[in-house]
Amino acid sequence: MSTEPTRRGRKAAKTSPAASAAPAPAAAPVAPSRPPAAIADRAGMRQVADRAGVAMSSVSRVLSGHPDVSAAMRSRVMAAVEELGYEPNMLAQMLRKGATQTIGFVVGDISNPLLAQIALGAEVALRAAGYAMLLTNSVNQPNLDATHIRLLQQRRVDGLLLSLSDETNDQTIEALSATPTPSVLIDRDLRTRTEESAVLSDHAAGITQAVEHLVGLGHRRIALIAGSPHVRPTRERINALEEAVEAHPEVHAQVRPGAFTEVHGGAATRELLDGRRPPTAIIAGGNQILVGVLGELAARQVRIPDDISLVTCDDVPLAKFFTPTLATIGRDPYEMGAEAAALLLARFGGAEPGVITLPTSFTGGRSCAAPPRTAPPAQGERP
Amino acid sequence: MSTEPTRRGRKAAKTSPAASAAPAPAAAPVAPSRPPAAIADRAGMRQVADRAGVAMSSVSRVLSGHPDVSAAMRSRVMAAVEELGYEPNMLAQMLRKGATQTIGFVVGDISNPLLAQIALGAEVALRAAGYAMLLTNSVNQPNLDATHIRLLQQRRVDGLLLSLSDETNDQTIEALSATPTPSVLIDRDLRTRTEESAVLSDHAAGITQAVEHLVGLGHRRIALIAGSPHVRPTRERINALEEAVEAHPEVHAQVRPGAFTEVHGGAATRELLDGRRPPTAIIAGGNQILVGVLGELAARQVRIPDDISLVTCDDVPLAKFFTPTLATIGRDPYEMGAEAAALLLARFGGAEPGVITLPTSFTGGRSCAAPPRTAPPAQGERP
DNA sequence: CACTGTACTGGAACGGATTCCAGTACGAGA
DNA sequence: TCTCGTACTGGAATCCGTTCCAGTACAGTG
Repeated sequence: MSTEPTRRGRKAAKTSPAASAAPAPAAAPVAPSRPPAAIADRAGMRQVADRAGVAMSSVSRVLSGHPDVSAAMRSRVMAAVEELGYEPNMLAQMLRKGATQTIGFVVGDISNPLLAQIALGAEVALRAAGYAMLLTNSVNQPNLDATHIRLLQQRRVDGLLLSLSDETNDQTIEALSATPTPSVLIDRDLRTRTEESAVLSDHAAGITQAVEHLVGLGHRRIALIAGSPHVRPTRERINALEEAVEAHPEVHAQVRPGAFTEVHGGAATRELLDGRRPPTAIIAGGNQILVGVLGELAARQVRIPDDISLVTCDDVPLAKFFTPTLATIGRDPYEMGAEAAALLLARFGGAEPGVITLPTSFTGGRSCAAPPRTAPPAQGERP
Repeated sequence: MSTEPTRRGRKAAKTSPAASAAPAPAAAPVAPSRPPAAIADRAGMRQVADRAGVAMSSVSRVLSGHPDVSAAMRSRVMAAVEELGYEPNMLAQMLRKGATQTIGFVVGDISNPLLAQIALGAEVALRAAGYAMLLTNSVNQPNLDATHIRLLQQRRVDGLLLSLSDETNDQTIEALSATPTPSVLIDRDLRTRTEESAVLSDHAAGITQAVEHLVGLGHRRIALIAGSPHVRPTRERINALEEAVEAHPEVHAQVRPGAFTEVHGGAATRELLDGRRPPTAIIAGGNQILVGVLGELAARQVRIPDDISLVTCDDVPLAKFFTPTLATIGRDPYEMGAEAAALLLARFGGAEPGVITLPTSFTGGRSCAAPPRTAPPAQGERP
């Protein structure tokens, strides 16, 4: 807190208060905001038509590239358009055409770098196709998902990109059922529905590779601290871990789903280390969770990888300079966004809902090593 | 690349192909999409009026809470609304009222965590006030700023939040001048204009504190690797550094503006370390730059803080577990977003453009220590 | 009882474009 | 020369609410 927030008004732009004769055409006497529309009296298609001495329908045809237009007509209209600096009112077009060229993105929290990159990939691809993106953050409150779906629906978006906070929420399912627009799920799976397209990550592959790596190093007790059990990535990771250890009967797996938060990461770590069979390797299921895990490990002075090995999910840029370098199960979120956009655009083009699965891959790092000879000291027991 | 991307269609939802008698009311013979509008023939206000046996204007009054409505009228209308599941078409409302309840956010790159948090803060505040947020990424191409301002203008947004890629771009200034809607600059300063509100960070305070700290530790050669010279944060930081060292004639400051990229961070570090008077402390002006700096330092096996001290700007969550802990000039991006939203809402309420400055603060860390007795070896000279 | 005011309601214009339909004009073929 | 087709154009309906204006009915007052 170095500096107090400062509020100060700027001097108004106008220099002369109110005296100078306004060149505005016949301003209404005192009416403050009588005609609510026509903010800056921009020219409409009507004015263009009058100016060119043609019908509005002809102006519309010229502007929309209709074939039945003579060269003479085209040039007259274009001249009038130039002179008046006419720009069509998209609102009117939307109303008439019933399409807004807008899609809604429902996301838990855009400040999550993973989701931000997905949003970027999607926005760039959609904009290239002439669509704009409306963003809503559910701040990980499941009922807000439904609220936002309805809200975007009222705004008549043409499609929806959904990174839901909770796949099992009834309100969400209901809101989705009531939605006539095509939607794409982003790493989510609504088992009860098939109307939605989806972009998925192959979490199983990454987890399997990580487990094999850890087992190869000699680990026999592996824990996964996962996020919310109500979303696909968590389920997939848990399933994958359990399947992977089935192939190694000597390996014991523990799973701690909860939430994608630092708090859960810390709490689960504490629980695991204080437990009867503390793991020799932890897989952290997300950025925030990782922060919590690291915090708890640091507090206990548990060394990585000497005392415990660590793998994390979903890369963050700084991770590569972390000491020791973090073994990571990564994926390409930008591409996920781009693919989600492509899937949506395909639906606009008449395609059926589709599902696409993108790879994940495990990258080793110094944070993984052979487990210590003796289990790490289960210090920090409650008194 | 563990897994190939997989594309597979889902089975269509409908089980019976086309035989079953559609319960749809009097479907047009074969017409694929004749009436473009009325996607799902939802009831309009007209239908509600007919059903209730009243005029549309009365329905409108009831729904908009107009005072001149009898209780009888209200209940009749509400009943009809319920029965038909009527929802007003926001598009028509927007067109008529000339307000879209939508604001546009022009941002360089939403995947930058700083900007993502700003976006989150802004979106939450705006949504609470009934506004939706349209997001565009300029991917740090200055001309796209202008393009997007115009694009959002065409969509008739009520206001603009601007994190411009380049304050000096003529097209951007021009686009802004042609814009009738209120705008808020986010840590940007358009010296030629006073029409915009702005949320600023007090970068000077943070830099000054950092410099004092470094000088106190004994540093005499301090470098700032900054981002694009065309945005306010860079200018402010450079100015602050130069002013801060003026108070200490024995201190030599070097400045390397460039871009907010990892590449620039690395290149500038190389340049500085290979220079005649390599710095004993570096201030990295942003996340990406930091990554480049760290990369170069690691490549040269320059130790932090033994060989060189390091300060970074703009916190990232993982930074606190970085070894050594990073000294940071931080600020609260979420609040910046929230304040930007507040400033915009204030303008909608009739207020004049305003400027608010939020604090930054320096937090020390293990990455800063006394400079080495001898200047760090200027190894790595080009052959 | 007549008059004025109040409380409410209906009708219609409006916002700004799209698109169907009907028409005009002109060239070509019979 | 008449007819038909083609190429183009204008008019009007439409999308769906909002809001101004005029009007009705009834209560209150002189």
